[in-house]
Amino acid sequence: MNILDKISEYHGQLSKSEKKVAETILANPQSAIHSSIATLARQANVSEPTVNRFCRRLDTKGFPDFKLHLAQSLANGTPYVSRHVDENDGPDEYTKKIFESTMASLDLARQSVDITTVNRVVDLLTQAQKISFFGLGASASVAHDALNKFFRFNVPVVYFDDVVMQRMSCMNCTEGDVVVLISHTGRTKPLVEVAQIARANGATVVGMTAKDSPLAKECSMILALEVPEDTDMYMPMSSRIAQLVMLDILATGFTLRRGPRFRENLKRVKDTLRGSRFDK
Amino acid sequence: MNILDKISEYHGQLSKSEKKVAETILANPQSAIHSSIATLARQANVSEPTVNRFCRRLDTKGFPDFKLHLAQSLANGTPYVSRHVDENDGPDEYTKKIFESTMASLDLARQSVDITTVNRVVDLLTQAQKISFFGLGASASVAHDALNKFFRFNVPVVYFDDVVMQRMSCMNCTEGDVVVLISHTGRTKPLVEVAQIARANGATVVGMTAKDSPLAKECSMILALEVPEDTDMYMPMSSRIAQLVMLDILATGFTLRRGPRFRENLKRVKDTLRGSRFDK
DNA sequence: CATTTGATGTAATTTTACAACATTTAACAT
DNA sequence: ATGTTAAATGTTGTAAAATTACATCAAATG
Repeated sequence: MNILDKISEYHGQLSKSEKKVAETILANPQSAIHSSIATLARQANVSEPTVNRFCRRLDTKGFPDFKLHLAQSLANGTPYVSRHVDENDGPDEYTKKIFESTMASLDLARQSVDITTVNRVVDLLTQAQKISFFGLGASASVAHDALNKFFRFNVPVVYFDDVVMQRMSCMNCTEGDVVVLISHTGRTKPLVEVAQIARANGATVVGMTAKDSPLAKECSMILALEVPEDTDMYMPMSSRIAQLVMLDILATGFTLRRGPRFRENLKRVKDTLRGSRFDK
Repeated sequence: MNILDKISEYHGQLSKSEKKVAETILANPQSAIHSSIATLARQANVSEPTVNRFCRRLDTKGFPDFKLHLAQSLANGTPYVSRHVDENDGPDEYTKKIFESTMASLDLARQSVDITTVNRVVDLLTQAQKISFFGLGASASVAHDALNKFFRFNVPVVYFDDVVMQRMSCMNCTEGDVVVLISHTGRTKPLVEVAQIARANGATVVGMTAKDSPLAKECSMILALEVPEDTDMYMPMSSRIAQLVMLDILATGFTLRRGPRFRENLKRVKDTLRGSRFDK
């Protein structure tokens, strides 16, 4: 596990001086791995044992062990850390931070994905008579994107961002229909009701949402994505990106399942655009 | 650079005892990083200074520094690489690949971002009388998402995914209005026309698109994102994600520029949702 | 065969990390 | 407010670890 993330995660449990150590390390992790416990303590304005205690609190054997972990986190492969945007960050800083935390979130999401479920959902989708994508608020644009992907597959696809339309659409569901509901929290009341209606009419309901949420309980199947939401900004950010990547995966699985001839089809769909485009 | 490779590479230049050290480390690198110079020397049947000399020969500062390098080489050394999905990939493989290429694309995009432009666009947006987000096809859902972010800011925001509406909306533009046009290729004819109309009516047109594209030529300002599109799938995938992250950045810049009191506002917007949600 | 050069080990030195203890700070009840 | 307790932090000292300086040895060269 990435130590830098761990530092952020444990931040609440750290004491005042330990936080100073955390800040110093996060400010320049690269220099931290080349420092001795003494120099680091001096930089953070704390005593050496404090640094040591800090290391232990993060479940490492001591300072040298901590440096090893830190070095590994900094090595190629997991350089992306979720760092929160700060009040005084300039454009260069918040740009960097947002990119990096998005990548870090994707990394986490990747680890939390249950492949078996992905496979089963792809199965479902390929056999569906009709596929519906519904979401509300920020998740509406995710559903919108899903529409954009799946309509190319020559399957009946439905998308609404209007609850009333969603409910009506679900009333007309029949066995063989798949309804995909998107909601990060899974606590949006109207969407939970939509799930109930869809299931009552025989549709299979796939929830792209948090597990153990009210919405999850109403779904036939759950595609859970574990993403720490950036609540600082009061806006959904990373969660949405992870959902979109998940849709990419489902769409990819779909096309692979359909075989090479089907992909020829996709090419034709894309080629059709050419008429409305400037040449390269 | 990978130290393990370096050990093999330098093997010829090592002395007899140093080779013993090399063998011992290569035999079990994982244990080596947790050993002291003494234990390692004992295992290799050499003296401690020999181990130290061995470390120096590999251009490290000494034994601790060497351990750091070794640890980094051992940390899952697969940086995110854009690997294309293959015909015969199973769910686990394509899931992994899609996540990783998305992350790789974001990494590229991050490097290609021009901070100065970001800053200027944020400037523009904070001073705008009205902000419009337009896109077509896959980019429509990106614009949709932008609406979802910016309407929270208590600024007039407009979004349409219908060309006719977009054109009409642009006819009503005045000085001080900002129109953000989203298109990965920048070669969608109708959108280029929208740009022309908007500019003719005094709006500032920001293009989130490829530079040197027909659309870019009609824009007042370009937010270029370099993302290699995954053409295998005949679907926009990574490009769209990068655009969304860019919107997150703009939105974040916007809120930071507005100061802390403004962020209180955002909190209130979010709190309003509570009524339509199940409790936690 | 003497001499030099490089490799290796031994012993001393320095640096580093950590444990044990002392002091301060904060939190709480009285 | 005041004393009591527990947590946090710092101070001191020590053991371990790494590194240096130096001595010894082996091989190479003239």
